[in-house]
Amino acid sequence: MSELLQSLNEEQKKAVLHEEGPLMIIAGAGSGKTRVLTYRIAHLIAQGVDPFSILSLTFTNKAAREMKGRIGDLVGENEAKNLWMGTFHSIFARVLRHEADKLGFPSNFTIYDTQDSERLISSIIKELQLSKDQYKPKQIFSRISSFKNSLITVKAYYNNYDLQEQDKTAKREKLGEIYKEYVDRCFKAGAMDFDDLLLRTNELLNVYPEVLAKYQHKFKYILVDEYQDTNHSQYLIVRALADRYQNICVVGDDAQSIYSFRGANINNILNFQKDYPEVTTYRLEQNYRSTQTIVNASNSLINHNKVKLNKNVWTHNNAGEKIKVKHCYTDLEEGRFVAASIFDLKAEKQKQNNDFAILYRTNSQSRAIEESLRKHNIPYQIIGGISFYQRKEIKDVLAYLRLIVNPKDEESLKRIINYPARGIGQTTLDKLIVASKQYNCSLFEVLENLDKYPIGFTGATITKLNEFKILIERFITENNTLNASEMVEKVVKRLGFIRLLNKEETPEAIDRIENIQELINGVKDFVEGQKEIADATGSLSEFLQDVALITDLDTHKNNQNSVTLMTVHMAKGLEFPYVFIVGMEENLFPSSFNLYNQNDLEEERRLFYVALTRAQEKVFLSYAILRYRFGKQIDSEPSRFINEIEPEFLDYIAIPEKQEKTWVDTSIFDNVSKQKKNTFRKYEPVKESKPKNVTIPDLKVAQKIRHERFGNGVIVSLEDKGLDQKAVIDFDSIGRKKLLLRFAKLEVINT
DNA sequence: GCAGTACGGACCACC
DNA sequence: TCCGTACTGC
Repeated sequence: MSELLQSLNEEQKKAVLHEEGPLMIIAGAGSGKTRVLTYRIAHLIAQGVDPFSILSLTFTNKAAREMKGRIGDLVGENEAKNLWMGTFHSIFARVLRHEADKLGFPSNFTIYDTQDSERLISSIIKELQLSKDQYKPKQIFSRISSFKNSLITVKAYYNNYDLQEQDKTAKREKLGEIYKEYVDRCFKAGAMDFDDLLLRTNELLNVYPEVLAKYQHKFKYILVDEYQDTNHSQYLIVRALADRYQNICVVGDDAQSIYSFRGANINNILNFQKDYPEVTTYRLEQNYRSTQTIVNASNSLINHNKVKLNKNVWTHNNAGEKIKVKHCYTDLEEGRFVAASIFDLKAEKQKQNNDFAILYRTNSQSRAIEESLRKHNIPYQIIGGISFYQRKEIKDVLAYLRLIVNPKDEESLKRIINYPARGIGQTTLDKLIVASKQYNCSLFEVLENLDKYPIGFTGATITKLNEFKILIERFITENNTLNASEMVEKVVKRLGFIRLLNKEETPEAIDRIENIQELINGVKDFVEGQKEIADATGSLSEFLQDVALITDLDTHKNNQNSVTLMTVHMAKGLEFPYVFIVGMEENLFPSSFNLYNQNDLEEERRLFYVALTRAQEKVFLSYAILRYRFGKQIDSEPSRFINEIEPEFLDYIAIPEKQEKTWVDTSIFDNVSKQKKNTFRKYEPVKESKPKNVTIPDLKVAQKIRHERFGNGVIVSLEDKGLDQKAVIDFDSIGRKKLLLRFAKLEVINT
């Protein structure tokens, strides 16, 4: 240990050695906070603290696994494995399974993912005979989610005049009813959504003082990483648990707070000193990760934010190269730029594929990049987007498994009662739902009591329903003696999923078969892994508990020799020698959703700060002035964030003369069309930069116009002449926007 | 009452 | 591009 301590700087050392009482570590990007947390926990154990009494909340399960491994190396694996270390959601899911009976839930409750939740809400809206245009399921769910994250229960909602007024004004006056029905239905289904894992933990700790006391006593030391991204619900859990011993250590960086959309409250870190007046604060300001250029450039960017703690990140590292800025005409050209740059750097500097990361604001941007990487034969892996466990074919199999473990699970039952098709349609399902309400039981219980309940099904329907019921019951019996792996194989075989997909004979179906095969292998590995855990059995129930909270990032192996593509959000906490940040355009990064108030814009800026500070050696920024979105061309301008970096750190790559250049190098199409058809996104090539036969309408200021996508608007001003003519237009729908007239198909409205 | 197909709208980020 | 919904034919 003492050797290790010598490798730390003074502040880091103090943070590691701090003993009792609240501790806040403000850790700048790349300042070695993971090392500090690791050593601190190892040090506690070395001092004789029981690992069972240390609760460490990390941002991803992968981070927990890696940190556990490191601590195991330092103090022995047998000690480290007893640590309570993981994400908020996985740790408190575990606590809730223990205490579920107190809340009236089965201990193997199902965890609904976002899709399950939205489907349930959608069906509730339909049952209440509300219009789904007025009550958009996604919006309703996100409002309910934000209520839960602020501990606003249904009861609290009905006691809150303001909230109800808000919903009345927004023409959502039945929101309370939907909320109530949603909570009831989840309860009846023995299911919790992601937010419930935190909300129900709060309920447990508030309603049962003896349970609170038990866990307060158990967790003598609490550590929370990425504290700036905790929401109110998480904050209250931590505060309650730490109340007895006050040995709470939080680590965070206000400049990297990027999760306000899921309720994260930056004030949790800004106000920590108020919550714990006795707090000791250490600042880790020396950056060990990046070049001076990158550190200073990101500092110059984040200085544009008003809300921040006082902090000065600096580094002893080399000056390094300037940040490259690349102007592209199209998103495809941007893809080619990235791929070609990686190709060249690999050759010139002997870099490996996994030295590179390509970061973007939205998942849909990956496609254009992927095409170019394939063309250059550069292996890559995408993290995020539609994760493995959200694929349709996987969710179908999982739905069977979930229903076997928890037959009350409504969403799973609805998903598979007619998949594979067995003649049970929507009408039958609707009747089942009505019956389950009438007899106050789960859907599956209705199936079990068809002979008792007069629902009015035809004989044929009853036969089909009974067959389905018997199928599931048989699986349930078999699950008593078989492990997860054996059960998955049985389900896939008996339902004939593979055979069914084989019949389709499409490339997509082959992908799906491979995915199901991968699931079967994954479960096998899981069962093997469980053998090493003391009281684990490798049961289906254990597997499902695990799987619900696994993310793409958790399964990501960075030793694979491939370029990593992911969103900036996903990249938090990671580092790469070379980082490409693509799509640096207004309305994309910063996102068009977050332009209208200071807080949102500052969060976008912090997000860009996170992106920049992932890089160790060099950053490339790029933007495309013409991009395909929603299958349409959108023209855009460079992001304001580029100009917010001090110019001395930037190196603009010369813009080729666009008159000389064709917009789209058509050779790429020849190549791409040889690739798999389904990966080729349709693109109408714009052959010349100045297309002939383009008619630009004769416009005047104050003229009313109509745009295909943005709807009606009024011309505010006009710029330039001829083919480059641009117009600033106030749109009724989205506000002010500048458009290049040769692309914007405007229709003049006569008044 | 069910199954297959055509079509229009969605997409910002995640546990 | 993908997904959910509406429509249509059996």
